[in-house]
Amino acid sequence: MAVKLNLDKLDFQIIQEMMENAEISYADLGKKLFVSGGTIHVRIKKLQELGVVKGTKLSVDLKLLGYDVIAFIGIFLEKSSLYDTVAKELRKIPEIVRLNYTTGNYSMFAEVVCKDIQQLRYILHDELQKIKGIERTETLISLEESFARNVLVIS
Amino acid sequence: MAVKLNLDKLDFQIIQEMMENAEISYADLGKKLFVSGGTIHVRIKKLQELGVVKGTKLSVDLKLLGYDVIAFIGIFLEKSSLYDTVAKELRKIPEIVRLNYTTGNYSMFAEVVCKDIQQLRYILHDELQKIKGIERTETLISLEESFARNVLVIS
DNA sequence: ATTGAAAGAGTCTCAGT
DNA sequence: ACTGAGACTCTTTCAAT
Repeated sequence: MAVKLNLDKLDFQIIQEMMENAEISYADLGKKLFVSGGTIHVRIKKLQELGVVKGTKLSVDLKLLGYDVIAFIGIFLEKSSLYDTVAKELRKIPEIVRLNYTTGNYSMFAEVVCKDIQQLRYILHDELQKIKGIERTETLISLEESFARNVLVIS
Repeated sequence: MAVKLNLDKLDFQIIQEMMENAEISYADLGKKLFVSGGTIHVRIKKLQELGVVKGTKLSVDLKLLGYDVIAFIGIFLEKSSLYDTVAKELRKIPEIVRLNYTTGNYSMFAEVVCKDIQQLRYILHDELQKIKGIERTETLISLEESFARNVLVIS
């Protein structure tokens, strides 16, 4: 349940703009949104205090860094009560960048970023097989990312 | 295939640090990595020119903004040649934040961020049903995100 | 709540090493 | 290739509205 935050259109505009580009200066963002740089500063400070804004992250080109393979792994557990212990083991594999506990076809759903198919194979056959509680897995290898973008927070 | 970039340990350390926190000053990051702020500056400029660093993005708390539901949608296509036209239609749905063309169980795999289960139902039953070429879909609703983190680029 | 201006902090350039 | 210092830009604070 979202707490009542009382954000207005300007707050959402700032969030939307900076989700895409957090480097823009307050003065420039103010110009774009027709307020002063000081107002942008006040709003961002408020959003940070509210916990809505958590920080900024560098956006990198993973392919250029040699991470050519993105895959998703659907995980079937022997018992769903094993969730926490399996999650703890999966966290130890650095190539697993995200793990969700899900309803539907799988019990858990993981995203993996790795250098090549050989490394993916190693993770699937050697690392995952060792973890007690995993019944079986299904792998989806991403052949292409059609798009990746931020959610639209402006009505 | 990754082009030969000739990045050294310091480059990777800078990337690793700033993937998590891009707000740190060059002086502070320099202290942490035992070089001058000027050196950090030179390296980041180089990484930007190489295209490895693409920019910085605001990190926000989606739950606080009222986006309580994250789901994954596996999509089966009638014919895999319909990929581009279906992708084009899916891009028009702003709640779909990511779309991958995949091998494995599904033809395409989407991630959705929405306000509540009612909105998810609307997307699944009204918006996706209208798109020609989708045979059927399978939905995984995230009950909990165990973790989400950046890939480890340091050897 | 917004603004503009002053103070403080960070970035960027460059000459020296 | 790294450093430190100066010039420049941006952030932050604050008094006025």
